[in-house]
Amino acid sequence: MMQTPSPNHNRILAALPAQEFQALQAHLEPVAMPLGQMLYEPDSPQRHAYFPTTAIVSLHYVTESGASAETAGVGNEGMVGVSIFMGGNSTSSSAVVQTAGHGYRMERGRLKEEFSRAGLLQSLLLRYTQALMTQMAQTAACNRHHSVEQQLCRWLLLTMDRLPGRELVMTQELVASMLGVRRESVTETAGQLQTAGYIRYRRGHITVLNRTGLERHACECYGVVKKELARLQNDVLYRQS
Amino acid sequence: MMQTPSPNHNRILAALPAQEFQALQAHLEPVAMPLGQMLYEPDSPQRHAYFPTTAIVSLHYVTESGASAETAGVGNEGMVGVSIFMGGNSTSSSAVVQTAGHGYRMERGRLKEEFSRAGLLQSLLLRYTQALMTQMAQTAACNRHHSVEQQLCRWLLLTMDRLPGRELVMTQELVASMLGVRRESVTETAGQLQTAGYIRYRRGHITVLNRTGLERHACECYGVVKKELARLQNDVLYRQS
DNA sequence: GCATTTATGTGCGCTAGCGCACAGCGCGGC
DNA sequence: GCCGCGCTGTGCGCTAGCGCACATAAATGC
Repeated sequence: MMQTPSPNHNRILAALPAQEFQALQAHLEPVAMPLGQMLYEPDSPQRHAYFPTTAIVSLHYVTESGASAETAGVGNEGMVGVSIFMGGNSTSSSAVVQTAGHGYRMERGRLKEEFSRAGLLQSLLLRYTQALMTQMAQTAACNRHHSVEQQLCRWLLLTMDRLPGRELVMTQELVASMLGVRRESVTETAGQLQTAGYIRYRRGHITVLNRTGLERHACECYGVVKKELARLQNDVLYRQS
Repeated sequence: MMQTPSPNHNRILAALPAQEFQALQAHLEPVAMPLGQMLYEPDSPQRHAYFPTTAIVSLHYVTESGASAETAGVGNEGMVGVSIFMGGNSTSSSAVVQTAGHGYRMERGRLKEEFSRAGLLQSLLLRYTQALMTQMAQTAACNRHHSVEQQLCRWLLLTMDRLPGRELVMTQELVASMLGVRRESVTETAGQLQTAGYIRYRRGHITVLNRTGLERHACECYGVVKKELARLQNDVLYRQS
């Protein structure tokens, strides 16, 4: 884990005008986010919001029987803890660091205050929250109708989009728990993707060799989520109407 | 379809203090919401928000291959069109009337204006939006891990909670498209539930005879969503902090 | 360099749910 | 009151993905 990156590696923070950004900076505390760290437990009060810079966080739900499924992922495009300003202060999902890295956190009360100023930050946060909803809705449909192969491709692409390089540090076991499928299903599917030359992997590392190939095998969900994230982020400066 | 019910049959509107409610009323237009009406098409601008009183609306996504799945339902506890104030103005899902009834609608611009007053309405809308997210996240996990029987029970219960009586006017074909499963799977499962004495049905009508029985066969998802809806609605008057 | 831990590979039987085909029957319209 | 459309019932073969049981191999610590 290297040097802490600057706050404006987070795209929400980076989208703020200089002045607003400066004001906020005093309240942003840099944090290391190690693999597996649980930021929120289900139904527990959320005391900080997190703005990842290099880390990736997974929002996921664990069923009573112990099965789990990711409902959305958050990287430097977003923020973890929307329920703080949405008003619930907790969620039934948990938030876990899926890829180690860094981020910044802000105290709950401070965020609510900043949010209530109704400035650009509020706009950005609300829009991002909508993008999060798109991800969840898409995940629901995807879980219903698409094959493990399609979903694995989708998930790899979405995750790679949040990382600088081409390599992902992640065991198949962990990937399986994200997708909510068996580890063996991931092994088998990843094997096929490797044979096809789209990825290469070794114990705990996955490297993407051919994005286009993955895109062809991914379901539409990848495109929908990506497009929606882009739309909601680019629009914000122009169309305040 | 009977007489239009008053706006305060919608629980968001009803939660407003008299004064705020009065002010809003001028901008609420009563509308009939017939079965099958499409309120929003995917990716199209949403010109009105809808506050159902007796109708139920289904938010659902249709895949490229034509398969569909509900991601959340909206009855008189909520509102359709959150993307208006969230800032996106459209979603990748569509909104369709699933149970005929009435509601009120408000023009997009007006809603944005009212939202930006940062009063109780804003609070209520944001909290409701969070409840919607809970529903979507839960649907995602449910689609992954629970059986058609569990899901049908969950869905019946959630739908009944939004209706006055014990009867639901709905074909199995339609139920199937909500759950994103085959019509035949619904026929079979409903048959079992009828044999068990939990429901009775005839062509296009389903009557719940034994809620407790359904609850026993439903997955946890029903309880989670219901509890979260209640929590976010009851809290609002007390804990503004 | 060896032992231990942890990740990955593979095989197999099993089941839920799908896709398709078609039979029957209820209800609304005329 | 009866016709026909559109629900509902049923059967059957098929497949994706599961659960379980091991075998093997790669990193890690000492």
